[in-house]
Amino acid sequence: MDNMAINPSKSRSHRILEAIILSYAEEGIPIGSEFLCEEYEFDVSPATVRNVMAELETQGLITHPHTSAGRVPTDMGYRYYVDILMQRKRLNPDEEEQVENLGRAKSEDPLDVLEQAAHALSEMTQGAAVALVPHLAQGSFLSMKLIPIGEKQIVAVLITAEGMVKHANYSTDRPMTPEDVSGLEAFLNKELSGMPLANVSAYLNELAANASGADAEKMRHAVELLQQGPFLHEDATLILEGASNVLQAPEFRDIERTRRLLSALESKEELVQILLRDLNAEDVKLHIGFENKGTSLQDCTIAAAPYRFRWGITGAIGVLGPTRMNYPKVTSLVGRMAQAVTRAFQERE
Amino acid sequence: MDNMAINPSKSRSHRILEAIILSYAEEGIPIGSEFLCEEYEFDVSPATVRNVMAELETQGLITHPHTSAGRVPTDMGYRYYVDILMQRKRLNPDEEEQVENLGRAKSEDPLDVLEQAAHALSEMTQGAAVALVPHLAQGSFLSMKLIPIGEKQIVAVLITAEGMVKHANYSTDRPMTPEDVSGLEAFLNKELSGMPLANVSAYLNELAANASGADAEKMRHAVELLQQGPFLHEDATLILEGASNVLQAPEFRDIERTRRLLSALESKEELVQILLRDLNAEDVKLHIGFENKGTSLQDCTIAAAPYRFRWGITGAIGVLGPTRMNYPKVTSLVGRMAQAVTRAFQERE
DNA sequence: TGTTAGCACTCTATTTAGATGAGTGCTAGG
DNA sequence: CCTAGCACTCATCTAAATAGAGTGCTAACA
Repeated sequence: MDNMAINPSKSRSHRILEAIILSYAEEGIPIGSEFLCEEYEFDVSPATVRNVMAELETQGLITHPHTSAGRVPTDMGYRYYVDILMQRKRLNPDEEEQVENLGRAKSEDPLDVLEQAAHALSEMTQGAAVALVPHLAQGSFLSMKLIPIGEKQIVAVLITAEGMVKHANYSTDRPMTPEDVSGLEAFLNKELSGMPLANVSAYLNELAANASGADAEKMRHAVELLQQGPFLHEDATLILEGASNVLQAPEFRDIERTRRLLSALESKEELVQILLRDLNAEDVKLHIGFENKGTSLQDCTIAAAPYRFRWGITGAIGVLGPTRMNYPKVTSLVGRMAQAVTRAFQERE
Repeated sequence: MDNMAINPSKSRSHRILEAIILSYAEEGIPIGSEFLCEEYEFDVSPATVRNVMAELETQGLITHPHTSAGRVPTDMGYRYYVDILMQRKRLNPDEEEQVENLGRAKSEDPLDVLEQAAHALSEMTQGAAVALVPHLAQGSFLSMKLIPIGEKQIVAVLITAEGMVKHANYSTDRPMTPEDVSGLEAFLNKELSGMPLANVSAYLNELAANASGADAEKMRHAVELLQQGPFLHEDATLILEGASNVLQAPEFRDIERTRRLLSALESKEELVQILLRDLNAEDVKLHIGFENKGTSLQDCTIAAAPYRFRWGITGAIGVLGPTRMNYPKVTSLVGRMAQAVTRAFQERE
């Protein structure tokens, strides 16, 4: 408990707002004036605190559930707090270690690294951790291997210059000889080598328009394989760890609300949308309750930060929890973890 | 409601047990004698039904939550029912269509097929659907491609004869030339082609023991790549769809129990253990409540059936729900879906 | 011997009323 | 500007009363 540590240079009303937010995060019940005076050293009486509270309420930063209850921050209050007042929490040695551990991960697989990071985040914050996996289409074509596993079946493996890998089955309408297949492979590697995947589609279409004879057949396969396969239009993949943690929060006693939340987490779509918007952020971005309006996430806050994979490729990692989360702690953990992930990828470049 | 359809050839006590089980699945509250007489045509008075109930209770097939409550099946009662009395439900046209749809799936990817099947199952049963992905180590070596993406980084792609694909990054301690890499690739493909993956480890160790000179170096890489990579000791992967569905059941009003269940579903381990045991089953296998004792799944029933992938390779697909689930429906859906999955894979062989 | 109407009994769930107490807003005085 | 004092509000807790569902038993009946 470092309640007394609230920065004394801040104005009194700021200190009181901060105290309410921190206490509410910890207690989960509305915070009264007397409680604040006991826990923090404001050197004023509860009555004075009440006056300040009344003022904060007219500013829309806190509310009452009912007349005789303590105060609760509004979503606007949280927004004000994180923008103006919040200072990130220093990690304690234990957290420090968990974050640093990521660098020493044995696994080479980006997915493993992200899963590990998400797992650690969810444990440390008692929230659900999410991570957006780097998107294949951001990369550029390094090489494609085609391995026939039958007369009409091919396994296609695409590797990007950044080391991302994706494979898919491709079945042709007519049998292809091994020579056909290796011809197609050579063709693809010759034409597309080094090209950003984002441009491949347009380029192939252009080529196809001008092709004729035996080339036309080859082109048809190339276009089908790449455009219909999962290589260029891959769905964003999201890692989700510790979703059951959010059920511990008392605000999720309401089963029906909880079910909606979990169902949104399962479908992943809304989350992906939010995280995609953060790919270009500078630092940790907070999506607080009402800012997620219209989604099933409006009772939650998502703290997310972008990480760099390799070259220009980015992803995002973050934590989802009740709006009442511990902002200084979650924000700094997410920020540090995003850095650690970036570093883990850079080291292997 | 086809309550009256209960097979009249069964003994009265059997018919009453069945009626209790079906009604309880639907209502979710203890079932009284009067209710049964109204809903089913037993042609006896509630008093007689009560006498039969008392008998069923001494047999341990049903219980009372308390004196003045109706009856609830015991787990033993469910076991007795599914073994002796149950007849699978005929699918209605809608379900029939959903199951058949799987055959017409466009995707070639086994994962997609399973995900689609699981999704359909979870929708139709309002439970959580699970699917165990075919295990790489069951297959045999078809071909391995090594693609260098830097001086000390290799992407290794293993394809099995059955068309399963797995890739991993491999980083070497010293730089390797493209020739080194293609030499290693040729070596692996020559030595291991056609070999069951289960035998690869022992075979490589044997080779390594006798290798010397330049071969020894190659062997070291081969062993490291295969043994430390995810190719031979891959964790079982589990698909989970519709976990939030189980929250609809009133027995999961209790948040704490629900949290434990979801956390067990997240970790997937207990589920994998259960499904692995069903790989050799003949047909749908039911794991009812108390039979999952010691796990967090003891309030649930898992209905699972094996499917065949290609050649001898198997997996399992199933549904998890409250013990009170609709057994005839779930059992037949799971059975039919496992067949449909098998067929979907066979068609592409 | 099996069936059933009748009835006392039990126990949960619901309702009602009252007491408790946390926390506020306001006022008046320092 | 601060604060002690106090009336007021309203959720929460407690206890008691009530209602009702469903049983088990008994005695009569076919």
